[in-house]
Order: sequence, then C-alpha cells, then structure tokens
Amino acid sequence: MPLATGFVMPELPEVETVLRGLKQRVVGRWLGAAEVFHPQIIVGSPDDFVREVSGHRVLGAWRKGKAIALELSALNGGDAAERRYMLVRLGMTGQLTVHASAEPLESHTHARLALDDGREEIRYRDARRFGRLRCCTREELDKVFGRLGPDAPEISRDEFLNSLRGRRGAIKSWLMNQQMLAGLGNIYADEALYLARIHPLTPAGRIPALLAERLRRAVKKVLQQAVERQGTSFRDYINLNGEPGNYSMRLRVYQRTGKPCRRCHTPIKRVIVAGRSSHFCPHCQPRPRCRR
DNA sequence: GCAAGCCTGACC
DNA sequence: GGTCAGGCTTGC
Repeated sequence: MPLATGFVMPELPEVETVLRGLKQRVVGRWLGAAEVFHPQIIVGSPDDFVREVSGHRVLGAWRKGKAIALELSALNGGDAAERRYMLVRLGMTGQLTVHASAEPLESHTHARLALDDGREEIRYRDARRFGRLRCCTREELDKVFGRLGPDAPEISRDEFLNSLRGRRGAIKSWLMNQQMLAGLGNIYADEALYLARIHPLTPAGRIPALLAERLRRAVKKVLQQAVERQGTSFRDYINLNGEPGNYSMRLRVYQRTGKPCRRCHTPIKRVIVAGRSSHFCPHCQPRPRCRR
C-alpha cells in the first residue's frame, strides 16, 4: 500500500494475515515469561496480564473484525471457567511478530512473550500505541466480540439490509461503524463505495435495496482482493530492508485526491465525513438528489 | 498539521 | 438510542 508512513495499516486483510501467521507459528505452543515495557498498551494491570498469560498453552486463534483472540489453556486441570483469552487489537500501527529472542528489540517494542523453551518469542510493536493487549475471561471476550457486528466478508444480504434500515447518518460512517459491520477501516470503506458507485455522504437508510446489495458485494470483493494481496505485501514487509513500493495494492480512490478516476478520468475529490477524510469520484459517485 | 481506530461523553 | 466531536499518539 503506498502509504506515506511506510506502515501496513491493519484493517481486516492485515489482521487476517496476522491470524494465519499465529495459527502456523503460535497455536499449540506454551507461553513462558512475559515482559511489558509500556503499560499503556495493556488493558488493566500489566502485572496481572503477565501473570495470567504466562505458563499457558495457546489452544487456538480467532478473529472477529479487526480483533484477534488467542485461546489459552486453563490452569487447575482444565476447568473451562478458568480459561483465559488474550485479546489483541492492533490499532493503527500495531504489529505482532515471532522473533528469535536473541535478536535485538526493535524500536517501539512494548511487550514480549516467550514461547516454549524461550528461544523464540512473540513481540508486540506499536509506534503510535493505539493498539491494546488484554487478558480476559470467556465472558469478557464474548462481550467484546458481541459488540461487533457481523464480520464484513460474512454478512448476509438480509443482515446488511436490515442493519441499514432507518439509519440517517452517512453511509461512510456506517461502513466504518464496527457495531454495524466489523472489519472495514477508512481505506476499504472508500474503495468499496467507489466500486458500488455510492457517494460517501448518502444517508445509509436511503440506499435502495439493489444499490445496497451492490455495496455489500463491493465490500466483499475489496476485502477478498486485499486479503490476497496483503498476503504478498506482508511477506514482503517481513523481508524488506527499507525497500519501498511493496504495498502495491491498486487503490482506486484512497489518497488519490486530484488524480484522475481510473474509470472516467474526473479528478478524485476529498471530503470530511465524521472527522475522517473520504475520497470519491464526483462523476461516478454522484451526490444523492435529495440532500440532507 | 495531518493520518488512523477506538473509546468516551455530550447532544438531540 | 443515534450521531458526532474530541482525545490519544508519532512520523512524515
């Protein structure tokens, strides 16, 4: 992705990639000693966090929207009520990686978790510290996941339509509202609206069913393409040595203000919707006729 | 100064 | 209850 920051912005495709990595390299292994270097990234007490995750085996890894949960083995002979989950939210610049413990810590590494015999470890890096790690019970995890709407690639036609009904806010805000639809961030919301040819300020509840279905399919398509491409760019990212141009997803509107629309060559415009910049083609995505 | 995700709190 | 503004944070 051609981002000025040089970071991979973790939206659903990156989170999915991280999840797949966790399943390959972490699930089944034991968590040993843990260290937290910056207490702010831990929800609750860092001491409790360290105590609660250490000495457990990772039984599974799950995702809903942009949230990841690692299921940890229970102490006390496997009593399920004692089971804990490690919840990971990458925020804007969070990275979860597996490293040889002997490698020097990179800048902005805020936590490390030893694996098995301690030769390898999980590291959490986050320059802007918007991300959070949390150790919680099943009940707390269900609460967090329960607040999220259906995972964006999974949402059904009816769920999508029912959820739009009666919403007066802009469709762009609706797409980014994790309680409605889990997984979309600013980039893919703009891209999906462009594909569906819908203006970002269109009131969500006024989108006719046919258009809404086009939007739902656009969301799926954009995410699916990105999951495929992020898989590549993520590996490149791991291997890269300051090498630019790896994030080569073909963005259609995001951060292309003033550049020609790939369909009709009209310059892409930018408006602020709910405090976030939104990029769209004024010709392909005309403003809805009845404004409000 | 701007970009982002997520949470909180104010407003109708 | 829905909607939106503000704050957090740092590298460009």
